[in-house]
Parts: sequence; structure tokens; C-alpha cells
Amino acid sequence: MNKKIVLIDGHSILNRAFYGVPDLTNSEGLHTNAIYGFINILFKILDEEKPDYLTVAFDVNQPTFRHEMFTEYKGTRKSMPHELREQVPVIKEVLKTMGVCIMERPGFEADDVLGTLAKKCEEQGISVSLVSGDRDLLQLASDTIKIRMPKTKRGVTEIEDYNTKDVIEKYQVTPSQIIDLKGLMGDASDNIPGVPGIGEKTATKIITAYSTVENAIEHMDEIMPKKAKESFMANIDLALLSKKLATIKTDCELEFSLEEAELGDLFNQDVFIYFKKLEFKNLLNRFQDNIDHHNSMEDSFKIVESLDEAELVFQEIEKNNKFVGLQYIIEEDDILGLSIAASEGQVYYIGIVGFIHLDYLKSKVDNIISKNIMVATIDLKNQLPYLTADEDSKIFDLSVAAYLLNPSKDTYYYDDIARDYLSITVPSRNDFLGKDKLIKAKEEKSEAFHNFCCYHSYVAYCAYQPVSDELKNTDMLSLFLEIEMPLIYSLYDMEVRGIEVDKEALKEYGDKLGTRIVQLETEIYDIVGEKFNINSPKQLGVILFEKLKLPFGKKTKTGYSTSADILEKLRSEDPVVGMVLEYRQLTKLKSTYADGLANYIKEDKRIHGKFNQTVAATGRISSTEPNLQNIPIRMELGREIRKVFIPKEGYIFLDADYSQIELRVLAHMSGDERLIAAYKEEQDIHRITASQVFHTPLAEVTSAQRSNAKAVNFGIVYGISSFGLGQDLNITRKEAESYINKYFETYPRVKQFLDELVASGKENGYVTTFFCRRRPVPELSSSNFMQRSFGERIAMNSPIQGTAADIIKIAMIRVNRKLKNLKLKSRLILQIHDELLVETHKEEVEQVKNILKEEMYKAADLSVPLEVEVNEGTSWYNAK
DNA sequence: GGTTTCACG
DNA sequence: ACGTACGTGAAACCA
Repeated sequence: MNKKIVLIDGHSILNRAFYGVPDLTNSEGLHTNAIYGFINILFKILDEEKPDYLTVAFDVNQPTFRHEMFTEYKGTRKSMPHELREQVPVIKEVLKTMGVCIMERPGFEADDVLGTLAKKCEEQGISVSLVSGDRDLLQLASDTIKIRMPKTKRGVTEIEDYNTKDVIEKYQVTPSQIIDLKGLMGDASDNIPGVPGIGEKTATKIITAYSTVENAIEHMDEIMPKKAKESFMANIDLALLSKKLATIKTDCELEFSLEEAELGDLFNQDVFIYFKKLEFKNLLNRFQDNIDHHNSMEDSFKIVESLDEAELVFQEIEKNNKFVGLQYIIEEDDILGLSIAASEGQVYYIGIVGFIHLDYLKSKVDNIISKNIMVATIDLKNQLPYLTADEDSKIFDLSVAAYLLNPSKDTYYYDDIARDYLSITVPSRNDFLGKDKLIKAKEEKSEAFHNFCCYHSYVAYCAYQPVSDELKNTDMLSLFLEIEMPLIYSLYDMEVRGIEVDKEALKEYGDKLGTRIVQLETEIYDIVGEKFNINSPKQLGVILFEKLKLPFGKKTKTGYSTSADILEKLRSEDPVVGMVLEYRQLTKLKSTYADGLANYIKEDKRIHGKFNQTVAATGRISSTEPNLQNIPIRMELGREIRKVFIPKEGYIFLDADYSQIELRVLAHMSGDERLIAAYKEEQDIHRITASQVFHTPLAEVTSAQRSNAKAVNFGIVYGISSFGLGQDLNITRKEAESYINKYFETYPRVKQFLDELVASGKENGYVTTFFCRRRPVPELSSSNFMQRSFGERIAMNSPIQGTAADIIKIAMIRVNRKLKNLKLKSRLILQIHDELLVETHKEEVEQVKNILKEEMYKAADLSVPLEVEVNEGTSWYNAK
């Protein structure tokens, strides 16, 4: 059996990986996408090839080009972005840690090193796989030297292989003729000039006919077409030089011994630690040690099958424990069991089965809580239906804590927490169960299911201390204990209460829309002269911009943009445009709201939406299933739907909202005296802004000035950009810029404050709210203008939006608590970012009004008053 | 599953 | 030259 070597073109693969893998950073802010991609390609190749030897070649100086002389005057090559540059030393370290042979030879190009090694190995009868993204290397292909080129297609890496015959098949020339081809056609990416006017087609024709550049020169008169001949004739030297530049040396004097390249165990402990630092979680599964670690953990997981055993477990815990990890295993509305960790080595799964009933478990768990044994768990809100607990209970929700520590993540499952705070990789739900339902897994009594359950309490138990420490280190412990933990109960309460919806009225509303939609549909088809799907942006684009030849404003990556702001400008062009706009509006209302909401109405006539605490990166809460935070209000027709949201018998709605809370937060945080003064006057802030920015007496401010000032105020909060403001106001970037400048002249401390936010974001890697909530902003260090600008806007907006979110969370908790403590019948049922909706008993209206005003007003002590407006009504529609 | 559009603060 | 306002979620279309 022949020995086999894999040779890797280090920089080429790193480059491929960098541009092929989406941006990744670890929590230290180090970019890792290229390293990750490189390692993946490496592992894939090694899995396939199982070689005896491995060597990775790098150029010594970075960035280094094959032919420095041409880069100077052509200057086509951009310098390496720092996101990639910082990964170069790291990948080398990783490879060294793995014991991989790295060839870096001063004075030699990596290509030449690869070429030489490939030939040397071939001579010794070793088969060679050379991995590179660079087509230049194809010249080295032979029957024993296989060139492997990774390609990323739709995110999947596929590898194209080239031996001699594959090169001929694809390029119609032999590998050694690749250099002749390049001599003629050049290679822009490698700064090989080639002959001007000769491209791939002509070059291939010439070389297949005459084999080499030199021979083609001999037969110059026969060269066709004429154009090519003329250019070739005038550039003979350039062609020969280009060929020389394209030629990879195979005879470098290199010190190289095969032993060095011998492949050992890549998966050692140091590499494991390195991968953990880089946060390559799914690569860790490859490490036997890690697998062993799993197995040893899983060995200590115990399945409790009888009531006696369970009783023993709980007795021990009540006697000995001050702290447990605990998790009810729940799927949708089914509760399957309980997992509880009394220590790292005492982890139990207690299924609801046989004589172990839910009521039994509940009494035991509630007992633990009532005895003030600290409970660490993952996603408390989800388990509250089965727990007797309140704000005073000693419970620590690790999902919410992990969200505070990094609010930008998608999920905060047990495996995420284990990876981030315990630095261990535990199998995920998907690893254990795939797409299976838990209930099915439970019935099968699979080991996987039991392990899945036990890991929850195990991770909760182990992660409590490190996570709690981390909250302390980041000054977020009081935010966590005083705001986020109590908030869980407020959100849960709102979910349980829900909001009543008049089903019949909703149906009527939907029918009304339906009738009009059908009318519009036929009218539109009539005018246009054909049927098409109006809701398909693609088909609509064809109709409007090709058939009707309306001027298209902008294009999306898939075609014409048909968004409302574009169509709005085309209203006067054709009557069909207005009808399309109305059609869009109506179908939106019908599908999302009329029909959409109807699906969520439960037996009790109420909709019980979910409020998510770990979704928004700024600290806001979000609402799903259905989203009750985006019920229409701006347009009258949409607003009508609020008439179907009604209080229950004997109650009315009180709706309280903060007036411009974000601008008030800005006034406070920036300390701008003029802005603060403006708010203290309790006047129309947009009018005051207009008056000050446009140097106009307050009474003379025009409505246009006011609305411009309003847009600027919004823009400031969003992290102003002249482009964005310009787009919003439909004015030029320049005009928008002058508005912004005037604004900053008027409120200089605002400007200073925003600049400081960006600066501190750059320095620390994160920005913070008034209550110390953090948001990392890795985009700030991007070398990409777009990304960086985005980071700057995040840095300006998040502290403002986040502080406002903190404030209303405080208000919610206090209002909810007070209504309960005073034993009132009225209940908080919705939060819409700056608004609270309370279903208020008719006899409590005045009292609740005062509670809302007072608690919302006092939620934060700022240098400007927090104005609160309260309205009452018999539906959500007329409570605003 | 990704893209587009649009509802809200 | 680049090509966006900040934060969400849902529905429909289309490959």
C-alpha cells in the first residue's frame, strides 16, 4: 500500500475560509471564521484521505504576493483586512498545537515549497493530495499528485479533485501547459499580466494548437484571430515573462524530512483547550477525552423509578442541601418528569410514571422552595405552571442570567450554558433526540432521553456559581436580582391572564376586509388585463415595471423593489398603484391580524400570547404567538381591530404610556441642559426642537419644521446618519446633514454623549444602559464600512432604547406587585414597550390610574420628569 | 429556509 | 465606492 501525504496551501485555504464562512467572533472579540473554516476543511480532507503525512505551507511575510513587482504599479491587490490578519498567527498556533508540520521558508514562496514537496514525494512513490484554492497549482497535477480545490456552494464545502485527466477535461490542456495558458491569458488574482486582448478562450485555442508559448511564437503567422495575433506579436516578452511568473518551482533546496510530517494524534488536551477558547463547540465532539468526560458524567446520572427511591432523594436534599439544580421536563402542555441535581455527582431523573404522580413531585419541589433552598434552573417562566413560587423565592434562572451576560445570542439552552460558562461540550437536544418529541422519547425510556433530562439540572447546578460570579464582575447582579428575576413573574402573570377578544367582531372585521380584497383584486386584474399574484413581489414587479413600464426606484437582490415607499411615489403614475397599496394593506390586516389572531383565541375567549425575556439584544421584551406588540394603530382601518380587544365583564381598560421616554432618557444621559430645560417646560418637544434648531420663535414654527424636527429627534435615537434621515424625509443626504449639524449645534452635549458612546463601545467592546445592562458591539471593530457604521448606530441606540426598556420593566414589576399586594381585582395584561395595559375593575379605576401614574413616574429618577398619560376605555381602541 | 414586506414601539 | 436609519414578529412567496 502506497503511503500518502496531504499538502496544504495555508494562506489560500485560510483565504477561502475567510470569505466563505460568515463572520464569527469569540467572546473576547477575536475573529474566528477563517480558522473555523480552515479546520473544517482540514478535518474533512483528513477524514477522506486518512493520510500518513501532513504538511501545511505558509508564505513567510504577510501579505505576500507571488510577484511583488506587479502589485506595485497595478495595485489591484487589496491589503488583507485585519479580521483575517489577526487569524493568521492563531491558525499557525492551532496547527502547531496539533503537532502539524508547518513549512515556512524565508526566501521561498509557499507555491514553490508545495511544488517541490509534491515532486519529491512523487519521486519517492508517495501519493500526494495538494489542497489549495489557487488554480495556479493545477500545473502540478499528475497521476499521483491530486490537486484538491474546496468550493463553497450554498454554504456546503465541496471539493473538486484534479489529476492529469481532470485538468485536460476541464481546460483542454495538460497540467504542464497551464503555465502556457497563463502566459497568454494572465491571472488577475495573481497579478500575472498576460497578453492584453487574449482571454481564456483564445489562449486555450492557441495552446491546444501549439502546445507551448514558445512554439506558438514560432508559428506566429498562423495565429488567429487577427486581433490576438497583433497583440501577441507586440507583447512577446510579456507573454514569456508571464509564463515564467506562472511557473511554480519544483526544485527548491529545502530541508525536509518525512518524519516531521508524520501525522500524530491531533486531538490532544491542549488542542481541546484551544478550541474551547475559540468557541468551536461542535468541533469538540471529536475529542475522545471530551467524549469520555460525557460518559463519566452520564454514568453518574440516576433514574429514579419508584416512590421509595424518590422519597429518599428528596429527604436527603431537604436534610443536606442549601442549593440544588432543578428542572421540570416539559413539552408544550405535557409535563414528563423532573431532573434534580443535589451535587455534581448526584443527578436524578424522576419521571412521572407509576406511583410517582405530578402532585407528589410538586409537593416535594414546592417544599424545597419554601424551605429557601436555593434553586438554579433553566427557563423558569416555562416551569411556573408547576411551581409555587414568587418574587421572594430563592430561584436563579440561568437562561435569563446568560441572556444578560450576552444578549446577542439566539438560544440559552443547557448546552449553550455548559459551553459558555462551564467550558464543556454537552450533547444538545438534537444530538440526543434529533427531531423526536420528548413524549415519544420518554415512552421509549431511551438512555438519550434520561441523559437529556439530567443534563439540565446538572448544568444548572454547576453553572450557578460561575454565572453568578460573572454577573457580579460585570456589575449586572442587581439588574438581574432586582429587575430581571422579578420580571419573570410579571410576564408569566400576563401570559396566564391573556386578553379577551370578541371573536364574532373579529370575524366580521375579517369578512369586511375580505369583501374589499375581492373587489380590489378583480379591479386590478381588469386594469392590468391579466391575472397574477399581487402578493408576489416578483410577479408584481414584472407587471408594474415591465408591462406598465413604470419607473423603478431601486432593486433588491432578487428583482425590483415593490415596497410601500417606492410605490407611494408612483401613485400619480397609474391608478393601479394606489389599488395595489390598498390591496397590500388589506391582505396584511386580514392574514396577520383578522385570521391570524383568531387562531389564538382560547376557550376562555382570551388570547394568551407569550412574552419573551431573552430575545431582544437591547433589553426589551418581545411578544409572540401572537405578537401583541404590533397590533395596528397608525392607520384608521387597521386601528379598528383594537375594537375587538375588550375587558371582561365589570372591567374597563386603563392604558398608560410614557411620553417620549427615549428622548427623555437621552436628555438625562447626555446631560444637555437645553434639552433638559425643554422637557422641564412640558411643552411639545418636537416644536421646541424645531424652534431652537431653525431659530424660529416657538409660536411661528411651521408644521413642516415641526415634522422635520420630529424626524431628526427620531434619527438621533436611532444613531443618526445623514443617509437614513435623508431617506426618511425624502430629502438629499446633504440637506439631512445640515439638519443634523444644526441639531448638534443646538444640543452640543447630545453630540458629545453619542460620540462618547461610540468611543467607549470601541474601547470596551460593549455599551451599557443606565442600569448597567450590557450589549456587546463587535461590529465596531469591523474594517467593513457598512458593518462598522452599523456598530456605531447600535452603540448610540442601545443605551437609550435599553435604558427605556429597563425603566418600563421596573414600572411593570411595581405595578403588577402593587395591584396584587393591595388585593385589587385589576390586572396588568400587556406591555408594549412604553405602554402598559391594565384590565381594571370598574370600582378601582381611580386607584389604579394613580398607581400607574405614580409607579411609572417613579420608576427612574432622571433629571427630566417621566411624563405618563393614562386613558380609559371600553376597548383597546378607545383606551388610546 | 431565505427573502420581502409590513405591522408596532 | 460602499449603500442604512434602532428594536422586534408574522405571513406569503419561491427556490
